[in-house]
Order: sequence, then C-alpha cells, then structure tokens
Amino acid sequence: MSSALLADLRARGLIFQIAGEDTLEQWLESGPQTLYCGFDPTADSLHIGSLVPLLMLRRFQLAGHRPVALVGGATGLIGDPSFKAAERNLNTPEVVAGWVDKLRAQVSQFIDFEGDDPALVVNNLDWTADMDVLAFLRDVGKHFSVNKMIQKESVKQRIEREGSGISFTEFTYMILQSYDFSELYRQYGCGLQIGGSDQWGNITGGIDLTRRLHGGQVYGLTMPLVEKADGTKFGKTETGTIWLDAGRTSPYAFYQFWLNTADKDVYKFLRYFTFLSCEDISQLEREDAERAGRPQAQQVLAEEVTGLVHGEAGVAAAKRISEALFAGEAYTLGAEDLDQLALDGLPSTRLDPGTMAPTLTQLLTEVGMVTSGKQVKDALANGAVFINGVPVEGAPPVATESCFRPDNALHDRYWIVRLGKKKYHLFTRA
RNA sequence: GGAGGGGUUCCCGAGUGGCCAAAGGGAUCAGACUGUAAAUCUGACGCGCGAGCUUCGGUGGUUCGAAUCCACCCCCCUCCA
Repeated sequence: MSSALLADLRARGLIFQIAGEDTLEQWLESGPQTLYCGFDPTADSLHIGSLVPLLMLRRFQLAGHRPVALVGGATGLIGDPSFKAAERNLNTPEVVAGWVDKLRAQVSQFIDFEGDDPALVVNNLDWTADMDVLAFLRDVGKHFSVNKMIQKESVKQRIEREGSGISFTEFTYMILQSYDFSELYRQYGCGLQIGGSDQWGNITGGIDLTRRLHGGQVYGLTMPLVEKADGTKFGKTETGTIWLDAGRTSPYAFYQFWLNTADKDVYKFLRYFTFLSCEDISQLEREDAERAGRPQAQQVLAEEVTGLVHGEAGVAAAKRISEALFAGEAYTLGAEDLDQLALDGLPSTRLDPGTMAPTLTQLLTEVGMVTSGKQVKDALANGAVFINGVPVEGAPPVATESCFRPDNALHDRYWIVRLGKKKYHLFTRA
C-alpha cells in the first residue's frame, strides 16, 4: 500500500530525516497506520510555512493512512524554543484558545474526515490541562535527562550563544511535546510524527518517551526547510507573511505570490506544494526548457496551490484579477466587472471626495499601497504611478483632487491606481 | 550576593562629546534590462511636499551641544559564590 509513498516523498525531496528508517517502510506497508503533526497556535491563522506538513498529512492519507492534526492548545501556551533566537512573550490563555479554534478549522480543510481512515483533529490541552505538577515531574519529567536536553541542536544557540538565554518554561516545551506523542500512541496507536526539520529534537524526544512509558516503537520523519535559491527567506514579501487565511492574504495576493516564484525554485516548489506527479513536473520542466521565453511552471504552481488552499472559486477570482490587470484589459472592463474585482479581493477603497486625504502620498499610504510617502515620491520621480493607465505628472505634494476627477474615471467612478509594475489598487467614488 | 560584558534605525553590525538620522552588509521598494523570473546596474530606504519633527533599553543630570560623559533603574549574557 505504501511502498510507493516513501519513494514518491524521496523523489520530491520531502524527506529530510527519518527516525527508525530501517523498519518504517515495512511498518507503513503492514496496514493503515496513524500519524500526526502538530501545529501550534501562534496567530489566528497558519501561514505557508505550515503548508508542507499539512500537505504531507494529506499525502499519507491518500496513501491509505490516518492523519491526526494536533492543534497545540497547551504547547501554544508555552512556546517552542527550537531554533528561535530569543525568548518569546507568552500569550494569554483566552487568546490562545481563540486561535486554537481558528486553526482547527483551517487544518481541517486539508484532510478528509470521511471514509475508512477518517482524519482526526485533537488538542493537546485535553490531556495536559488537568495534569498536576507533581504527576508531570514524577511520571514524565523523570524520563528526561537534562544533560541530553541541553545538547539538542535546537536549543544550542540559546544555551551557548552569548546574548540569549532560555527560560525554564521554554526549555520544558520539548517534554510537553514528547508527552503528546506518547499520549497519541496510547490513545490512538499513533506511531509516526512528522514535522519540519526544526522539529527533529522534539520528535526524537517523543520517540524516546513513548518507548520508556509504553515500550512502543514509534517513528519520526522530518521535512526540509523550504529555501529559496537566492537565499532570502521563503514566505515573506514586502507586505509581510503569506497567510492561509483569505481574510489576511487574499486569494489574489496568494496566487500572485506563487506566480512570482523564481525559475530556480519553481520545479522544486511544484514537488513540495502540489500533488502533481514527479513525472508530470519533470515533463513540464523539459517543455519549459525547450520553449523560449516565459515558463509555464509558475502559473501551474500558482493555480495548484491556490486551488488547494482557496478552492476553485479562489483560483477563478485570482485569475480574473490577474488577467484584467496584467493583460492590460482593466481599462476596458465594465462597471460590474470592476465591482467584481473588488469582491474577488483586489485591494480597493471607497473614496469620498469630501474627506479623502489631500495628497497622493497620504492617500496611498493610508490604503496600504506603500509603507511611507517616500515610496510614492520615489515612484512619482520615476514616472511609476499611473491612474487608469495614465502616468501621474509632477512632484509631491500632488493633490488627490486633481488625480481623481470625474472626467478621468472609468464609468464616472472607478480609478485603478498602479504603482510600479505590480501594485494595484482600485478606488471607487463613494 | 560578587566581578565582568552587553542593550543602536526591519535584521546583522559600526559608531565613544559636535562633521550622526547615525558607516557597512542583508532584507525591502522604485527605475533600466526582461518573462509579473534571475543576475546586473541606478536610486530610495525614521516621519514629513517642505520648513522641520522624532530616534540609539528607561528616567534624570552634566554640557553651548550627547547614541557617545555621569547617576539611578530595567533587561540579557559570562564567570565566581
């Protein structure tokens, strides 16, 4: 049932390390198995950094196994120190509980709760909230050697590096997560934990604890950190993090993020983030290489991943906007189409001529197109600000009154402002 | 408790009385070149159209003038007890 699974994962480059490699394959082939991955609530939404593990759960489910998504209602209260440079601030229990609810829903969209091996979502607060300190220290803590814990690579910089430190609270995180694994083993027979490569220390801790508490042999598998060829951090743009929540990152912005993937990264990302077979991806790579000019891979990637996260409707909306803006048809669109673009997630603002900011720098900063007026000034100097396709002349201060006039509006009330090559904002007269 | 080291603009990291809104690098933005790519080159990069205003852990002080000196406080690190 699963011999193909591990081979496929290897081919995709999705396996970084395996604990129990000798027998993992055999174990997976012996029948449907239960595996889990944890997601800690550090915000009210996951971002694309969690996409690889989320899709991994699904890959296992498609191969006939039962995925358990663990939302860290307990661990989220503590904070994972793994490879973090500094101690973080604690969030209040109420806040974390709210985030847990959000994540539970978000995580659920990637796994299937129907069928023979329905997925499961659990919260580790369920088995830690009522545990008393003495029981924890005697029954769980006794199995951990501080000597070993401080040798873990994940906390090493916090232990060794000058200028940082680690509280007992965060130091204990590993014990909590290890306990999760042993509990899931006990309750559900869960025998495999997966996670990012930064989770290796926590995962092996859980493997050890499960053996000591229950004599169970369990496995661990980590995925590589997603890295870009140019060395910059994956998943961030000028606007910030790319979130999975449509309210934080619109399907359009999400689609654009993937569309802008560098050639050097795109085939790797297709293997990481889509369910297209490795053969199909290689085929695409060959085709792109033979074709002169722009590759198809980015568009395939953007459609696939946007589809996984935001569904077909999300893809359709993202493509509508993208085509309107980048194929240069925006200025011929009808009023309904322009309204639709706003609904689809194109950033838009209603303008009230009476109360709008007096200068263009202020207005564009207010609506979030830029982070400071300087950027507008710079763009104006470069002739990079366009209103309905017409470059804005002059240097700041440019009066908004002169920019947004009825006679240069589309259908008397729409203005599409473009700054630079990629930033668009739709203004509608109130 | 004692001794020492440190907290600088998004990040790293210079700066020890004026020439500092603060070197350099990274990230980011804009332009050129392109394919809404990469690399490269150019410009910007605390806020403000500007006059100017607000920054260098905090609070006071010395001084014509402080990120730089002094006092106290907060936080971090190392070693000793």
